[in-house]
Amino acid sequence: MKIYNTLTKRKEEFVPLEEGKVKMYVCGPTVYNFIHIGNARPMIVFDTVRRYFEYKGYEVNYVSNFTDVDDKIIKKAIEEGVAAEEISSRYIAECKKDMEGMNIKPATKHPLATDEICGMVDMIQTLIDKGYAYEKNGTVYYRTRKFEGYGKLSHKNLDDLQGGGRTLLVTGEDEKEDSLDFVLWKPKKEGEPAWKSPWSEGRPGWHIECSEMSKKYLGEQIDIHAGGEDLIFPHHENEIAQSEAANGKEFAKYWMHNAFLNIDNRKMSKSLGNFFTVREIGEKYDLQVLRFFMLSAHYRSPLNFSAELMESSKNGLDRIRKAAGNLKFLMESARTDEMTDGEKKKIAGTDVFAADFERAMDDDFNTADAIAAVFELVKYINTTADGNSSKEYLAGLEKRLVSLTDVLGIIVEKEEEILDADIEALIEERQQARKAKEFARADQIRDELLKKGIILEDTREGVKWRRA
RNA sequence: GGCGCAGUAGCCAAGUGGUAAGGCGUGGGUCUGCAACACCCUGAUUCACCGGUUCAAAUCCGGUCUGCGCCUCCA
Repeated sequence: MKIYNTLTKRKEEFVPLEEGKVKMYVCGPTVYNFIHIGNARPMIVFDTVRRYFEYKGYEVNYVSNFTDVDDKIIKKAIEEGVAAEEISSRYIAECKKDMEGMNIKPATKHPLATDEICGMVDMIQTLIDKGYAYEKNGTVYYRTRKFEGYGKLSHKNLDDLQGGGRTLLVTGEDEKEDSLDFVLWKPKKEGEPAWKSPWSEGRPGWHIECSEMSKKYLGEQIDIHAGGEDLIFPHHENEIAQSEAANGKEFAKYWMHNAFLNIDNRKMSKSLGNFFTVREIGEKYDLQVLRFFMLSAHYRSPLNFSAELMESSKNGLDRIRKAAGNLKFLMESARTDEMTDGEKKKIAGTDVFAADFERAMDDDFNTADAIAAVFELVKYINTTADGNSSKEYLAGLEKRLVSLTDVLGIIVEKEEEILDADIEALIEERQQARKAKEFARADQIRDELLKKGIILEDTREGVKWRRA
């Protein structure tokens, strides 16, 4: 299995630190509002990465944090006149609902930054003790130039960073030893949530949170650290500086970064007015469509979002679901004797699609290509399954399809649904009308049901229905 | 200014040295009472442009144009 590693800028064969196990950390959202569809991309992408590792038999320890102390949370809390904690816990709950809608598995552990302050304080102390950090007036800074590897992830050199010519001097900036130094601990301002520390009552800097949570739940060395590409610098660069200086060993072996989701080829932002929350999209579409859409391109390519593309994704996803629905429908009346020799051969013929799927996923999680393999399987299903197929054969096809779509987190099997008795009666009445060649009445019933969101399809094996 | 990414059919999107996957859409056909589903056919002599390397280039090299991102909180 090959993974593109931001650290080395090339695809590398994945070798786990521990046989059969994957330790992975994904930077989670800051919870000050509903998550937006840009937040959703890494969630979906790395959930799919996790699912593929599991499909391959790895045991995955997947940790993803919620940043629940931050300027934006505090600002929102002041606006609403409530405690910061109320804001963060509200949006964590909402985020989890959205994740469920997108079929994102809960992480093995979702740590909250505010639960881990003690560990962060310890880590900061270690950095001070080792000479990598210093305190000035209650603020603790990281001595960036002291860490030799600084810039190795973002491939920047320190002098370029310094020569940027922008106005760096915000409040307190002049007390830094060097303009590149970043904050590990800052004293509280009036009314802000704060924790005790040897330096001041205050709160941790953003970067130290992930270093600590990763260490606590996964250990000093992990296999994969992931997040959006915007986190490469400075967030992940700083995490490396902190963790490696404090722990004395390489932090993460593989660094994975997803590209951005754009709207009309522009970065999504509130000021441009092209900002969508997952919740808003969920009102218009099944969030499975959003998931399918996100996986239709490679995770390292920018992806453009538009209503038209969602429509296209919806139709594509429906094609897969209809194939699965058709198998279910055929199974209801299929003969129960064993597979014929021909069917056994045909089932074996689906191996190639699984192989193609795996080849695509093995190549740095090429979900676009993997989806192509799923479509090939769908065509195979549509051309080989019919009213003469044995139940065993149909079940075999279904199993194969589900095993692949599960990796993508796409749910193709609809729940067993029982129609209202009066709808059942209408369908039956329509059948009688058709038999009697009263087609006007039959079509009238079909239109009526369509208005209720039920689409009827007449097949040789009987009437099939599905929800629009 | 520094660093980096991208440009493949109407739209989306794989493919990164061996002669252009897949999906959506369009048009035609088969099936059907009709419709829907499904299936078959329909699509780039060509991969932004110009040069170069090679038996062979969408793929490698150089240049040009265009779009975008990071360098500052940001998925």
